Amino acid sequence: MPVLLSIGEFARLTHLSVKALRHYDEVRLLAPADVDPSSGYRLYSTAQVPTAQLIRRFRDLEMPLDHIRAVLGSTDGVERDRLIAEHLRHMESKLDRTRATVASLRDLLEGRDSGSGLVVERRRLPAVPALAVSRTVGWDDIGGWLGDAFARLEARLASEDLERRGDGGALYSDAFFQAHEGEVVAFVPVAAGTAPATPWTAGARDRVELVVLPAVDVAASVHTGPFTEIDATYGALGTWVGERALGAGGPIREHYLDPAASGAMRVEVCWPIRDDRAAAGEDVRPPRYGAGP
Amino acid sequence: MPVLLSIGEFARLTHLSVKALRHYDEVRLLAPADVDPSSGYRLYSTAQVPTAQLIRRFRDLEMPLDHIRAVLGSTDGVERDRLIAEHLRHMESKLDRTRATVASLRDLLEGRDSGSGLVVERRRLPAVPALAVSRTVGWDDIGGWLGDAFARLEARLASEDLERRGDGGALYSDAFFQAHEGEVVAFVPVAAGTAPATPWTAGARDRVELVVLPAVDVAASVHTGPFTEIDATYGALGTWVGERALGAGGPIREHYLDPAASGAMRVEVCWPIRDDRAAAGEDVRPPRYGAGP
DNA sequence: TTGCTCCTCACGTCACGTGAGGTGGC
DNA sequence: TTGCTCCTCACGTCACGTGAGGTGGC
Repeated sequence: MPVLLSIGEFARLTHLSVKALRHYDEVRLLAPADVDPSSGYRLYSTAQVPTAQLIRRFRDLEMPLDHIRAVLGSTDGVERDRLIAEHLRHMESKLDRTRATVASLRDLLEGRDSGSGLVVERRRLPAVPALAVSRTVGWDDIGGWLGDAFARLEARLASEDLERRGDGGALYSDAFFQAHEGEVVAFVPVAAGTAPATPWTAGARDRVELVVLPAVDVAASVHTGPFTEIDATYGALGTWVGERALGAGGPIREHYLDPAASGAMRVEVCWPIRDDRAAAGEDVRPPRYGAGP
Repeated sequence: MPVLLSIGEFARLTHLSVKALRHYDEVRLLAPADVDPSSGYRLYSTAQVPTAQLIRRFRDLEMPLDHIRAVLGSTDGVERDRLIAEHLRHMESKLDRTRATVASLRDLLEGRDSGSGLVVERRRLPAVPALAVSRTVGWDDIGGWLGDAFARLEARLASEDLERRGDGGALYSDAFFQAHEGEVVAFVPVAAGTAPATPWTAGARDRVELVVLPAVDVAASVHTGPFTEIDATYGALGTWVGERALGAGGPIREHYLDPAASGAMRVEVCWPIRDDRAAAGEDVRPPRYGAGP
């Protein structure tokens, strides 16, 4: 037979602090079973203990209160399990990333320098016809979005019987780095002639399209190793470009080199630089990305 | 040769957002190498890239900005490595706890109920002479503090040649559960006669002392399994006590049963309850803890 | 009567993010 | 001249924690 407990007693049973319990009441996550009308005292039922403990577990896993409310409120058991499983996957991938960061820090501390062997290649990327998807993406969502995007691109390649010409890649707008949210374009090069003559224009969001990526001069360097350490290559390559005063505007381009060729994921980072004609005084604007008509 | 970059460029090189960089400037964690006096533009040196990337790695590991500032500012290399190693240990133990929580949630979801086999024993704990240490402890520090405390108690047992009488344990004040910070007493029972006749009094903080823990009636239940899941036992035991209207004031007591006896860590949770005399109408106050003179 | 538990504001914390409104150089 | 990048407030967010000041029942 359930019985009513004071907030302090309920805190002892559930290991939730009194302050947290009041907060959960305020945001309508866990309201007390009853409130004394004269004193305003919150009264919790022993029947609420399991719910409170579930909340505590979820909070231990840093699940946001909104998400917990959704889980607790979902009458559909299937939907509920899906939400929880999704969060567990999220936590597990976070564990992996943390482990990788710890390892890379250990390397750093023990003097294993990964950036010293930097090889920079300067070259002109020609205009390339490609199948592409574009979208405003948040920093933390980039991994998931790229996975989705390439799956969609592959599906379209197959369904339209298009011929692939080289490794896939992505374009990252300045805003993506500067505000940690911005336009990203995932692309797969295709055979010439299959794409229209019109160059890339922004506007069509999140739709697979045939486009032509503009030609651009770049300084390029290949990153090998975990994705979380790609900032080392960015730092080294950006420093290389900066110290030679070669910087130009426009998105940074990454090429995802076929893992089959080397056994491990390798990423070629392409940093836009001025071209020779610009150095000769010609008026050559850097390629603009996402400017629209 | 280092060169100066705008904040936006520096953001691209370091993968820190512009907002974060301005924040780090404001809190004096990473000031730009120079500031244009007329425009106020921040100018960062390429020589600052490694520091910025180190900050990013530490933030990925959720190291607080104050802690990072201490690490970067410590001229003493040994001290610096110690601070970093400490944080890595911290992260690794957090990883372990998260893994355990994920596992326990999976169990919960798959219907493995750990609380159903609850056995509650009602009994009177006699007054017990003990060697004890007491302190105000925060919720997240409890594991570390208990480890320290028992090490100190063991050392004193050895140095004073005292005879141990049973498993160690701890007393947890109401405040510890309700505000997640409060008085905790770690103790090891010793042979009668070695302790003074005076009962426990608060006041002496963080010092090993001989005391007498007062007698108390309790409902007790043994928790087996990871420490992070002990809330299940608290919930079940507290519900048991609540539904029988047996609740009494005073600290909760845990006994850490000798692992040698069963192979795994087991914790006996003792919940104070009214004794029989109270039920018979006698005026018996619940034992008070930390009341002082 | 004193202590204790509980109550409600109101504000603080941490590490930024979100606009608003404005300036300077190409 | 237009756009772009940068600037400074001021306020918002998330999940509580920290007091201040006060009430009700034993």
